[in-house]
Amino acid sequence: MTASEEGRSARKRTAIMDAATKAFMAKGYAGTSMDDIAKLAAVSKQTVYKHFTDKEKLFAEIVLATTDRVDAMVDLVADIPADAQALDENLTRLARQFLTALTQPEVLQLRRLIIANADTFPQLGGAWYEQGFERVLSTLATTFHHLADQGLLRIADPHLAANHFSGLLLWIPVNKAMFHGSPQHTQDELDRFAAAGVSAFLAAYR
Amino acid sequence: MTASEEGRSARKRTAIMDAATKAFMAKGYAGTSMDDIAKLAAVSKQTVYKHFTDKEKLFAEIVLATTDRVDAMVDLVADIPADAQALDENLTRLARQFLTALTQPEVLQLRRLIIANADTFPQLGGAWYEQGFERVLSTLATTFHHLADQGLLRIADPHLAANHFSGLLLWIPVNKAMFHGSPQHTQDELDRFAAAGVSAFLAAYR
DNA sequence: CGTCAGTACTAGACAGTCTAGTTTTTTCGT
DNA sequence: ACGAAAAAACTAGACTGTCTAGTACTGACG
Repeated sequence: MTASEEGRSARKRTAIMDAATKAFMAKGYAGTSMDDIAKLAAVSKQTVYKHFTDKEKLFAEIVLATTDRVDAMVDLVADIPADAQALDENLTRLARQFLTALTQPEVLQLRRLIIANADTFPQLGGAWYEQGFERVLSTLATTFHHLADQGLLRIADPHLAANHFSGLLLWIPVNKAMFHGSPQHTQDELDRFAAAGVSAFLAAYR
Repeated sequence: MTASEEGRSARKRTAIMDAATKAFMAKGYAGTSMDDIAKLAAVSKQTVYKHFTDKEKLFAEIVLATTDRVDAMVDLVADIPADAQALDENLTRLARQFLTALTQPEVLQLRRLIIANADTFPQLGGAWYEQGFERVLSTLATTFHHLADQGLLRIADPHLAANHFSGLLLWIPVNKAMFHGSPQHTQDELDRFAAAGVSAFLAAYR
């Protein structure tokens, strides 16, 4: 095993994870068979079962693996320049990135996948909410707290303000996307959502 | 067929619809078998297939039937007294009812059911969104428009204001409920969400 | 005689196991 | 360091048991 290459076993494992992620996202938990995954990963079924004891375990693992990708989002909301002049502009930029990220097809598919199976895997939905959703919200709340300290915002409860910020932005576009198969949002529409949401937020919290 | 009693065939039909609704809500589309439905409706499987050509058709029908129940919600938001003194109070009452209605277990189950199958039945999710969701929102927008005309609110785009109102209220509690199996919201929590949401809304739009 | 319950049946899918033979990785004596 | 042998991982596909959509038949009931 060199530095640039993993061992065969590890390679197969990631191939299976990738294939399973793609398959589950596209066809749901029940709609995906272990044979599908094995075929898509170009791996024998036996190998799948060597790495993951059963379908449920495999599913849990691929879902939890996606929480890593939240890091980028956390970084995004971790810091906003304390510039009173450009507050509007800075928040709007954040809002745009927020909206764009959350209306990506893969993100929406993942949301649907988890929600669809929240009954069957309650602990999984809970974990994803805590580690994905709530983590971003807490970071945003801290950021708002700083801005409030510096007198740029008037915020009693930063966590609540973070809730309101995301609610103003996301409720409509995310819902629309959840119920329709595909996103169907132009960048232009998203920008308008961002501008309107930020404007309402600042009216309430500046 | 008397006035108080439907024909036997129609009675069977509604029994099947009720049973299918209950079963699909509880166990999802894939998790519910036609035998389950027949047994729960106390009807033979043949009779199920007499009324509904196949499983997909049955599913589509029970989902679309639930859009009728939105009427109550439409009535709820259709009118708000134009009383400047009590605007806060009236909006808060509306918000409370909104939140309570949308965090009912059956409503959440239905949401999950439709979202889970939005890929498989895209037209169904779309129809439900249009006839359920969007209808309430439009009514609320009209109500806001009236309030704006009477000088109680300062609203440029009533539809956007309705979006913001519901986003402020619902984003967090509905999301939490979607990802966790059960609601887990006390009435007290909901009341606090309602108060905070209305307060932010009025700060932005009064 | 038509409608229905009950039940048996067809045909196919799918999770998970098993076998037999191949390839890769690790171990270890020299 | 080297190469053989042991160990581990892998492939391909058959196989079991179970489940399910949808069909067909039978006998009872009104």
